[in-house]
Amino acid sequence: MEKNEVLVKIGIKIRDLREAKNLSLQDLSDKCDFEKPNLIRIEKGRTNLTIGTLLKIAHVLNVRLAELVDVE
Amino acid sequence: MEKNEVLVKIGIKIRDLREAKNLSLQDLSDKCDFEKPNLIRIEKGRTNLTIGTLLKIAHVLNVRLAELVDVE
DNA sequence: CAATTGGTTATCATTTATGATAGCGATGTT
DNA sequence: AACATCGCTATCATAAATGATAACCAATTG
Repeated sequence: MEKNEVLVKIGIKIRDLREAKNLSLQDLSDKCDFEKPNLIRIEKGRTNLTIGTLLKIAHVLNVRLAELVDVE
Repeated sequence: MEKNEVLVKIGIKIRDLREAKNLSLQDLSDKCDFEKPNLIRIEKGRTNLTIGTLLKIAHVLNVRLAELVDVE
């Protein structure tokens, strides 16, 4: 699977986990300490995420890093 | 676990997988299409890796992305 | 109607990951 | 002795991730 496909799927997984916890984009981005538009960028798969950013999100969503990237 | 610790552990995992396949830094970096010093930086956990870079390495090492980051 | 909330896009400045080069010490080989 | 290979460091330019702001639409609420 190629990069952009993986990034889009990771984004979808993040959105699904966020919605399962009934968090708005504002809620989650607040807890991650960055702005809402940046989270949208991530959920849409438009950025080549770093481990650091993924970790922030994993912590807030209370899932393991490996789970966030398990999309193949 | 905090970011730097995770990055160091991912680096160790990559090194272990590389050595298990009897690949030199030169071998693996060649197959990943980047230079040896850049791979060393990664194995030492000195860079906040992107998914794109991790994917290149995962492909060459023939492991899943999730396995590379499963260090927690 | 006005104000708020949720999702979205575009854009900008700053930081930093990436990709590459040169060089070093140690070990092994011819 | 000269040469190659391996692991490693420091450093540089460039591309791109990050962090932030302004603005939009739709739906809801006072």
